[in-house]
Amino acid sequence: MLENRAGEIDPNTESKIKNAARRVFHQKGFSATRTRDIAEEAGINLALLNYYFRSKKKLFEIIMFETMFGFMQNMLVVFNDEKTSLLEKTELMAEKYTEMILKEPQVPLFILSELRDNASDFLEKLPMANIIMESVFIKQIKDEIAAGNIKEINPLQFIINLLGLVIFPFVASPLIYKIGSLSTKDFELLMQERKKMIPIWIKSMFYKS
Amino acid sequence: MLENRAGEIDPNTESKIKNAARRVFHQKGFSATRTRDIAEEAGINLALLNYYFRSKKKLFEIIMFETMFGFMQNMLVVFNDEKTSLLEKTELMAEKYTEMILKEPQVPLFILSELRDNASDFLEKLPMANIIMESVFIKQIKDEIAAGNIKEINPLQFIINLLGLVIFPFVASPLIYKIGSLSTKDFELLMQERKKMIPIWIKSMFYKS
DNA sequence: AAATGAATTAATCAAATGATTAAAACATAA
DNA sequence: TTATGTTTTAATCATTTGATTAATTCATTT
Repeated sequence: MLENRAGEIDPNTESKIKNAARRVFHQKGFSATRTRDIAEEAGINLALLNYYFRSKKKLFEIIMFETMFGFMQNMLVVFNDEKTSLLEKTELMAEKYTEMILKEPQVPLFILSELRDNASDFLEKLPMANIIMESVFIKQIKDEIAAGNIKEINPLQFIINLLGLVIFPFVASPLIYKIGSLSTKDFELLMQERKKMIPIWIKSMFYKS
Repeated sequence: MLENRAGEIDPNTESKIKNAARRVFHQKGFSATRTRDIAEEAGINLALLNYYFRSKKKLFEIIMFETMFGFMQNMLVVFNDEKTSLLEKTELMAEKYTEMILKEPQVPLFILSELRDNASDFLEKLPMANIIMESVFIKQIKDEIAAGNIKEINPLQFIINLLGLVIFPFVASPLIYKIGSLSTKDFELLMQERKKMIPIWIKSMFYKS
């Protein structure tokens, strides 16, 4: 049986194209991706891409939306859990997000670089602003500040630091590989260490000692 | 007198093209940039781009190299100052880098997204690895660990966190604007606050209390 | 087996895009 | 002013690229 580059076992043509498109778009971004790249990666005739998805842009929008949605979902679930404490949430975020990104390390840079152009207003289509700033997570930060357990700070700084500590090394990975002369395994171990350390770092940063 | 889009007062044609190319490449990246975009931005005839710079790729390599060099230079100067302490270096980094990036906020994402492809091995051409890991900065981290002032940690984690705290909000700015419903002024104030806080956060993270 | 609609292919199209050319405009030196 | 080399322009080229078409193959139903 013929396999495409991902070694998929006979998904239907539409799925093959979508999966190939996801891989290529994630790797190279919209502008650097040629529809012929996707067709080759999927092992299908070029015309089938348009047959199933109308256009490169439409296909991209599907991939972009699914990618962003998957990326946000994890965060929102953790942020809105009524049962976990603020520190537990930072632990869950560091844990889950690191694991998720390790499986597809190119996704954060893909999302951020595509958002730069912002042409298609993807952020408008996802209800981001309200949902995050009105989350249990933000409420808990404010409560801890009010209770005197956390230093006075804009909750947005808390979020930026948490996301930054988790996401930044992946976005800057070529730089970090180079600076540290790292192998793939080295890098992964470094991220595993961060998974444990980030909650501790966050605690040190924001909590009164 | 005719002005181009940047309102430059009559620099020579070569400079006009280079400056326009810098703006457009920084904004859209290599692949999404059309040579006609640059020509229009510079207010010159398309053929002049090839006359002065041979090709889009050659022009891009000049811009990429200059941009990366400018970005690294600041860091290396601070990192290798024999006179400043480790904490003073974090203060200088937060201060200088934030100010630098605020002037051209799109540069970090430009560099990181272009490094992703890595086709041209820009990192090989800049002597990164040795120079950073053998800097005074790294030496001071090791010394502080040996002296028992800093918790046991891979110095690379120190660098990742420092760079991440400074750079990440700019790389993720569309997201942060949205999450916080920020105006440009709001965002700038937030970064000003970070400029002050980052050294304190770093100290809290790594120094024994 | 024949008929019908869906899926696939090779060939082709039109627009976009990087680059070149030949002529014109301009500046400078003799 | 004329001659010479440089800069600029409009037009054009060749290739790339997203998309379409018409024909063929395949699968399903009758």
